[in-house]
Amino acid sequence: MEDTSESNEHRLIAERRRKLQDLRENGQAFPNDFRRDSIAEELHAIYGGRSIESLEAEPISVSVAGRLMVKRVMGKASFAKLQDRSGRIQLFIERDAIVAKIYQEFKSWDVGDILGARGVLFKTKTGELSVKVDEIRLLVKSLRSMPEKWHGIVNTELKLRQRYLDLIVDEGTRKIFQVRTEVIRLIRRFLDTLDFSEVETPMMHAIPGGALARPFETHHNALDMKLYLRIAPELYLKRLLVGGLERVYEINRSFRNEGISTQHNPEFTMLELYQTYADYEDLIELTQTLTREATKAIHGKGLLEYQGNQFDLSGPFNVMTVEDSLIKFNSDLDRNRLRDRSYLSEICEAHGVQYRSEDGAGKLQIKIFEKTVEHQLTEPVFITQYPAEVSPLARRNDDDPFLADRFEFFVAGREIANGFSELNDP
RNA sequence: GGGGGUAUAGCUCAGGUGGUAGAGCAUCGGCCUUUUAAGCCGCUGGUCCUAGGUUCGAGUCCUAGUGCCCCCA
Repeated sequence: MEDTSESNEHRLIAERRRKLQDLRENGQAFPNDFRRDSIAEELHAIYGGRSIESLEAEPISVSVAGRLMVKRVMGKASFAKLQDRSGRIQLFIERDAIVAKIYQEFKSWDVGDILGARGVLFKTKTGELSVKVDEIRLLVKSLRSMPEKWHGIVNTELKLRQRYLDLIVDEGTRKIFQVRTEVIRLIRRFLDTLDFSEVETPMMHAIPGGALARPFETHHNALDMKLYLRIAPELYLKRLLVGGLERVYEINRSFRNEGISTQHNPEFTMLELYQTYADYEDLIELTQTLTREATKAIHGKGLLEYQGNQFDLSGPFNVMTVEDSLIKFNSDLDRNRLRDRSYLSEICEAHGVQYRSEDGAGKLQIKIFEKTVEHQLTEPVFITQYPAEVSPLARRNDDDPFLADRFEFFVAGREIANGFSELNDP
């Protein structure tokens, strides 16, 4: 992928290396003494509303820095746009307002380079807040050309493998990172108020447990011992409850050595939390509150837009049992035979669902649920009362031993959360 | 695992019926003092994914392989 050998190096990169060589010969090619005092979004927020006249009457000097994303040279004057972590700010560079030699050099700089500039705020005739530059410097030379400005990165694989590039050119991707940060911050704050302790538990396990998945293997040399990357933090978190912490959570990676796709990463982050003197209904309440508060804090309202659809996450959300949901989305099913294994196996056949001879009624129920119900659960909903057969660590329902006291939370046809009352009888 | 699609300039893409490869962006040279995918003129730039095959002749047709995308189990 990386092709840096001199003979094969493309002429575009060679051209930029030549420019870099010039920089080296004429002084410091990678200065680190430039300091800025403003970022783009701040400037737009504070001064975006000012009139052309008021900016003229009271000149505001600023220094900004960022990656050069747009460059339009028009003879004796040019426009450029710098992108920093907050957004973009336009520069207006007049040849006769800066050192003539610098203007010549500016014309050779490339989109992708990182610049620093000082000047005075003004507005263009179209009303765009810009910096009229009186000093500008090249801080970092970019050697590779940026992705096409109009289309960005189209190839999904490149997009995901070269995140740093996608972050440069796709504002949506940048936004996702920012929202992720904010969500995690909010989760921590929320759980803090409930007096949970955030902990970190071992990631290398002698026996991988807490879930059903194939683990990654590794080896500890000093102990000469095979270890596994954890597939879930569950077992260690529970031990902390035994130790008396009572309320703990962990936000961290787990590793599963299975299929890989844009939806399934072999290493993924999840939140697990454990609370004593509570059951799955308390967890439903907690999940609901957390979802509502996080959505409100980030979007300023309970509504969330995702893939073109609006979701109301202000709650309270519907609660439905697995069996009720099966009936709701399969009007032809006979409620009285939902635990009849031979009946369920016929339904599986009818829907082309594969099953094994050792699968019991509970397992078949869930297979039918996954095939016919799950993708239709677009509105937020808690599905409860899972068959005990598919809920190995969950406590059985006191009144109905076929069921476990467990729930899963669905939005947009996808499972968002899974929780249950723990087995507490060893 | 099964089915479908796709692979052409650095990037994004065109290339009826087979006849020596094109555009936009970027690069390079020139012009341009309010641009918004800036504009105008000019020049560069290609192992048409790989390997076979059919043909006088293959980017195009056939076979196999590989990468990627989508759908299904």
